[in-house]
Amino acid sequence: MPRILDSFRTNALRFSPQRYAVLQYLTTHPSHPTAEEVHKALNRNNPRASLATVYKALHALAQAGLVREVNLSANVTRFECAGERHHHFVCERCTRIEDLPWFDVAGLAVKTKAAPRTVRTWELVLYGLCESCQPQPKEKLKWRK
Amino acid sequence: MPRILDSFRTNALRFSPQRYAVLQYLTTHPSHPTAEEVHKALNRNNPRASLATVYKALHALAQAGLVREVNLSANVTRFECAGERHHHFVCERCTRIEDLPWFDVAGLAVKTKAAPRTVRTWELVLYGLCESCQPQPKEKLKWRK
DNA sequence: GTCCCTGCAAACGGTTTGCACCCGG
DNA sequence: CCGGGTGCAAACCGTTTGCAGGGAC
Repeated sequence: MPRILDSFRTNALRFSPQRYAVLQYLTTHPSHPTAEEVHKALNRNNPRASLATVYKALHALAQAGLVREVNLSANVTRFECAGERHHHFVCERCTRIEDLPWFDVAGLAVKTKAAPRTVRTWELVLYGLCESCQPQPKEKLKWRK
Repeated sequence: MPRILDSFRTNALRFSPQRYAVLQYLTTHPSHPTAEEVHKALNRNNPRASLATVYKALHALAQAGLVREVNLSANVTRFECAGERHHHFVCERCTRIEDLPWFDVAGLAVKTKAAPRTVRTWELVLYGLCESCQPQPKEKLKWRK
């Protein structure tokens, strides 16, 4: 994936196999994993990386703007690739976190309501049931596509 | 404050001086304090409450629906009285957290964009500069009210 | 030689828990 | 006597840090 290698070059971030592996894992797993999860996943294959190194890599990548921290539930930080801005959807049943397209929330008269404060950015998190956790319509139509 | 006493009665929550003090502190300090802050504040006056008790009280109050946890920054949980729903504004300079009126964000075509998920609720957090952290217009008009 | 990345283990800090004590009913 | 709130201290757990070792340049 030359794309990933490029991001090291263009972001003044030293390359290392561990950092590469962490970034690659995040790009291929858009599931907002925790540092622990990244650590476990990396140690199944190569290269290995200690938990401390995973943390350091994640912070270095975040510093370089390649990775974003996601703090939804207290007590644990999750990570994602810093692609386009988006919102998050949290399924209250399976706890999965999904990305939603970016809405211009603050354009919606919100800025005026927030006055006299100055709004620079915002975060919107929706809570509900994801597609596969929808309550099933009893029986009928079950086989209808 | 009979109002607060009432909430114990109507929420199937046992009264205790410590719980009362915690709840009272939250009602009179809408600054989203941490457990630590509540603890320190209580131990200046009476009744005292150990940190463990403050945590237990906060959780009991949250369970009863009288208090809400606010998780904005990772690594620390803040608490507020569970009054009307509202959004939060975080000042990026003084880190103050302010309440904003509730917007029907998800009514605005957002629900359709989130489909096929079902949206139950949402949280909107705005980031920027609060009123007293606004950049001052250089010199002029400084004394104009 | 210099820079800095890695890995280990210890430290850290917010939060939770186990347990003895105690108070009200 | 019982239920359960309190306080202390220890445990917990995600995260950070100090430090020795080592690889790239």
